[in-house]
Amino acid sequence: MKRTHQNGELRLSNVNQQVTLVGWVAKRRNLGSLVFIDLRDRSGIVQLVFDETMEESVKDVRNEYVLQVEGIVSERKDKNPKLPTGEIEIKVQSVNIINTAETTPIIVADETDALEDTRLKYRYLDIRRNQIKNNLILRHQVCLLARNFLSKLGFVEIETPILCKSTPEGARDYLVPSRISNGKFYALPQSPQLYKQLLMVGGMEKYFQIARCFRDEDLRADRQPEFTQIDIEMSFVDEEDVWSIVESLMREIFKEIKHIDLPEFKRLTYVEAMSRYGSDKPDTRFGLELNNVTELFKNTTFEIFKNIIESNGIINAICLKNGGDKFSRKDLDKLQDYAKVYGAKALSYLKYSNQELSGSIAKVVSDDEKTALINHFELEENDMLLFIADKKKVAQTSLGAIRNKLGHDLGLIDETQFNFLWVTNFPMFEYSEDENRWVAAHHPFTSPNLEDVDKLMSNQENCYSRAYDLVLNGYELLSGSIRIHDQKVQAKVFEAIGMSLVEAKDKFGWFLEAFKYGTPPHGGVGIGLERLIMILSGTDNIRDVVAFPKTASASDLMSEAPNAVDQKQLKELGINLNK
RNA sequence: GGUCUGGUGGUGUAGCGGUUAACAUGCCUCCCUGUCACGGAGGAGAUCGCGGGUUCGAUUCCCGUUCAGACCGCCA
Repeated sequence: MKRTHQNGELRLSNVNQQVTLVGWVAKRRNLGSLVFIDLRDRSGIVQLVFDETMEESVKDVRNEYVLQVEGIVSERKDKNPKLPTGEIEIKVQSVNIINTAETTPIIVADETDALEDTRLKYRYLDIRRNQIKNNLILRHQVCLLARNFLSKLGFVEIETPILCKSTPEGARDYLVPSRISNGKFYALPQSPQLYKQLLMVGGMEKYFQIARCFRDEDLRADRQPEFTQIDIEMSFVDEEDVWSIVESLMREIFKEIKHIDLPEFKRLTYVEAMSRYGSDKPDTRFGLELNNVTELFKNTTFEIFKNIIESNGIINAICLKNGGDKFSRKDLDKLQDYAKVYGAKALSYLKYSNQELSGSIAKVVSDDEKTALINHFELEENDMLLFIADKKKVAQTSLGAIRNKLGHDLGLIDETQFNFLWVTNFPMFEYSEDENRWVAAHHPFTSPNLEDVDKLMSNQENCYSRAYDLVLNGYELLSGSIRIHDQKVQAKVFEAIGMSLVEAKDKFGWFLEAFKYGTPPHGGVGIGLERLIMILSGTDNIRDVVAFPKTASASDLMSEAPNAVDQKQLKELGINLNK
């Protein structure tokens, strides 16, 4: 089909050129014997002009009709500075209506008023809008950059299976029934983890993949059941090697896309991140750090604090400078409710005014403790302290959540910043109350810290690992680790999480077998592509960066997947739903 | 699994124990030669998510349900 130019690229320099354009009718303005039509293609919009010589059919044209037009690029009398093509227009000589369109359920324009569920049902119309279209193009650009960057450094892109063996540890698997082996199932990969490690055993040395991953867990604003990772694995490396590659990749992406040189990537251990920010993915664009003030209350007579300290809990505090008058009693009650969502039992506060502390715990805190607080925080007029006393983890995460909320609500966040932060030395294990055992905090192939290897069996709580996350503005952008390459260490880890040798063999034997034959030290990362694109595009909704996303209940409003299937299909799979 | 918020013309909202269910936008018809959020005149378009209850009367109040969204749990 003849087409000489992209609509959005025409400029004054094209004036007097004969052009053939195609596109959709974005808007028509009919002034009688003068008609303007904005013709949109992927590149943008250009104005068509039809004068009194126009073909009669032009009057019938409606929004979203598909046209092919021939005409002359002309300088406009009245220019429109809001449009990139606003200095020119097309004087149309002939028009071909390629296709008609019914009135669309949503207005296909940047300022559409449709809500998201309507937009999702008609996603193909939503994609015509710049917001979604540009995000998809951005996504393509980032993938292309990553591909070229990694390829130049000697990484090889290799596809790994989508139909895999189900693995017990970790997220819930999506299962696929086998027709040939009735009663048996494949699992969709939660990540290419095991395969990429086997590629290292296979001597590929440097691998990457732009990999689809599937996790059958509940969704969130930044979580879809299927998503994409820029998955990387390297042999003969330690943490510094991996981090260096990732940093260079990020610098390249932000240079090309945002035209900025990223500042230094900061580092924080997991323990430090939790104690200072109450989160393993802290937003470091603002301060408001947590303070452990347990020591100041070691002799307290306040029963609640006393009991918490005695049962190994901690008292955490945030100091909000000059913020006392910003919070009414009602505001603070609301803030407390917010903390309770994260498991905190209470949020206490003290305001400093006229050299005195007043507030919810003013009566139960001794004068000595008040003086200690005033000195510790160097309190000034109108400062406010917020306290959460609880089990360590609860005190940290709930006050960390309060910190984030205050950061947002008080506008403390500099939205122009990109703060990269490596969070390192994650715990090797965490205790699962559900299962009454230690489970792998990352995954069971993560290497423990060398000095912690002897704690694997005896002291799981204080055993740390060579796992790391890269955090960007409060989002976990990627996770990775140096893996275990020593069979004996691997056996110990399985034992530590209560998996017998027999069980491990049954579930991971195919994987462990490979490790007998000369496994190189290796490690890598999986970069959450959607989260990266979210941050680059400035959206807080993952659905904005996915072409055809799922709703919070994991369904597709457009195709109406998932759906019931034919009895015949079920029979072939040996599945009987009529119980 | 839990907590919270919402569902009213095509779209987005307002509203209220008794209304002709309001407004904006979109749509249709007519007029218009410089519009670009074009303008002007007229018009069509809603079983108020679904089921039950309270009531003389429910879009409005109550219960259930469903869908959408946010969060907690979950997400190695």
